[in-house]
Amino acid sequence: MGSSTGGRPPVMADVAKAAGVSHQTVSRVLNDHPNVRAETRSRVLEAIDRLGYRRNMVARALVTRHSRTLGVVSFDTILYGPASTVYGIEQAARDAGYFVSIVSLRTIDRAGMRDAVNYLIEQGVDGIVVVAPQRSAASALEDLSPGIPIVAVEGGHTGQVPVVCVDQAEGARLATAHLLELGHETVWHIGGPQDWLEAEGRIEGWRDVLTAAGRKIPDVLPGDWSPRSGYTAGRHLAGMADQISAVFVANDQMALGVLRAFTEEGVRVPDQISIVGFDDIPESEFFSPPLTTVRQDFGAVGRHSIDVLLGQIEEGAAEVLERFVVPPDLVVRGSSAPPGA
Amino acid sequence: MGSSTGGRPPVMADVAKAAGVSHQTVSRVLNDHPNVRAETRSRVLEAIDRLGYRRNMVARALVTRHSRTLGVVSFDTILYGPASTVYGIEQAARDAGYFVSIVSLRTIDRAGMRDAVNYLIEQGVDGIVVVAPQRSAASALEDLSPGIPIVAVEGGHTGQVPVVCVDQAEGARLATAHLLELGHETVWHIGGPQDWLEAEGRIEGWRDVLTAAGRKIPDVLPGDWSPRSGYTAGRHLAGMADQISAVFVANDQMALGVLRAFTEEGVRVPDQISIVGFDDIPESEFFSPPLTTVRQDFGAVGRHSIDVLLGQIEEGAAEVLERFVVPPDLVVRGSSAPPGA
DNA sequence: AGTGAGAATGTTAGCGATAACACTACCGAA
DNA sequence: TTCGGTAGTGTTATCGCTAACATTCTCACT
Repeated sequence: MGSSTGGRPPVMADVAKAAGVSHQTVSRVLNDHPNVRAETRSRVLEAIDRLGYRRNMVARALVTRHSRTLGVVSFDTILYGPASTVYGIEQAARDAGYFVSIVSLRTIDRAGMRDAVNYLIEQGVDGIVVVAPQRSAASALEDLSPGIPIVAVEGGHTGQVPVVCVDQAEGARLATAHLLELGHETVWHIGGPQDWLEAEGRIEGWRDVLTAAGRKIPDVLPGDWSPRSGYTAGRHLAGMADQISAVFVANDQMALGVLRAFTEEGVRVPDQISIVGFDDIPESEFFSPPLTTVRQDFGAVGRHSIDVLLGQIEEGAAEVLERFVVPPDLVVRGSSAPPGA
Repeated sequence: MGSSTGGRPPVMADVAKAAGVSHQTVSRVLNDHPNVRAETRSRVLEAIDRLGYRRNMVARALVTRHSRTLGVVSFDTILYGPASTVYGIEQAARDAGYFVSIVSLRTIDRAGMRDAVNYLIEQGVDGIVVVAPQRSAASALEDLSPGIPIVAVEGGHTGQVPVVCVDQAEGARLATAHLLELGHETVWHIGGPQDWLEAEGRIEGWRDVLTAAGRKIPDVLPGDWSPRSGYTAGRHLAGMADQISAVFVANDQMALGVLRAFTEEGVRVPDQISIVGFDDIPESEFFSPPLTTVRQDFGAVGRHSIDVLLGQIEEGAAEVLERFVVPPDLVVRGSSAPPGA
């Protein structure tokens, strides 16, 4: 390591000298340029190996003006949904030969979003994926003119930025329709936090189906994705269990809280009340009873968002303001059944 | 945007010209150099604002030889533990004025680890945190001479690299001792995957306590962290429920699977069998019954790992081969009780 | 042998910032 | 007045790489 470079990490010029060629030839070998004699190439590779040379991508990025790095702005990366989405993005980016730099916002506000995006641009990323499930985050994107390609995941249709998302309303329709088909008179709903677009979409789909079927539309019970908020809502519903036969809960964690509350209150699921969740977290299959839920394909979301972003970066596609929608799936398990079963 | 710079994003020289100073003075303003007249500073800031100038950190990193970016190598970032750890690292790094670049390994092997570390070094990161909970990952670090500061999280004590981790054995001791104190004759254990150091540590602590108390040590039942593997083990245990009164499960997800299996088989928890988990995932409190478990402070792990890393980077601390251990906490809930309660 | 095309290699000029040093202006002390 | 110190600013070199152009070498073909 560093032999004959005076302790300092070797640079391209050191390799060039060691191999008896010019630094440009070393660069050509590294970049798979065709016009290099096989013998020269192997001599260079041998020198690289011998010196333990590593290319300085910072210098490279300075002159090529791209870094093959994508920025990701995220929020609440411990929740199953965002974590899975970020993971999907990271894998898709890597498959495409890009790496990712991540900024996790602690709070969603215009200033935080602007700082995060600016930071990533200063770092020289080639494009940015914003995982912006809140309305405020999505709108913070609007008055940002980043000057580089950007794509929003799970964000609203702002008209400024292409969006990739799961069809939340469709998932809610599947869940609600499933319960109506089982014979339930109507379906109650425990919603997610106000500001979240996903929560909105799920309310919308649920309401659509009830409206179309001409059923009574109960008030939405408030929740914040946490099991505790589901528990609280569940206690409330248990108190009026005789008027309720089916609940669509906006995510699986809250559904767990509801199950817990029902268990405590002696409300039997699905005999007295059916429950359907959303997300299909790995735990759902092992709830008691196993949870009927709506699965989101986060891997597909990640792949699509990278596709859209690279489309802008590499083809310089002229502002393709698209909206990619990934369909959800209903997974039927033991928590839903015909009423009074 | 880009006014008078010909469509191209403005560089420092453009700002200098606009403000009627040299580019060096602009640099001084940006770096809070003291010897700049207040009037000059505000003129420069005004020009920066007017042109929409953003500093090019790539060029800056080239000459300063540091990027204020840390690399993180991780694995299985959807699991609650790794996700929380990575989140903790990211927040701690940001508080210290650093940003993070993340590589999520799909599989743990020597080559993958080497590539990830090499990539991050090429990108010019100032240091690397490796979240390496497997034995194979930890050992892959050994024959790596990265030439830059590095710290392992949840990794083994390789002797090459400082390590920050939660005291797994202690957590297991707390769990096992808790069950013995309740009066159980002995405690069964469902373990994590073979290769994981955390799984090993938990087995060690569990065995320690049983040995010290002179109790029979049952065979470890195999698991892989997934609820399903817990379910499988749970079915097995349910078949011999009359010989068993307490089970320590290596993580909460598997404990959920065990609960499910017991529910199906009519084994009552905690009346017939007590269960203790590990991790304290947000769901545990709402299992039926709520799960007694061991809480890990992932935020503290993240903060400590950044402290250790920055210690090496900024003080150039001469290879402080330390081992920081974060203590776990026992959280007692409804799944554990005296035998035959 | 002479020629020209193309392959293989070398030389020079940046990329956009900071470091190091040079210079000017101004101050108070000798 | 003259000098030295320092605050404020400018000039030049440099980080390690690639782009663009220049040069040499090979070889087929006239």
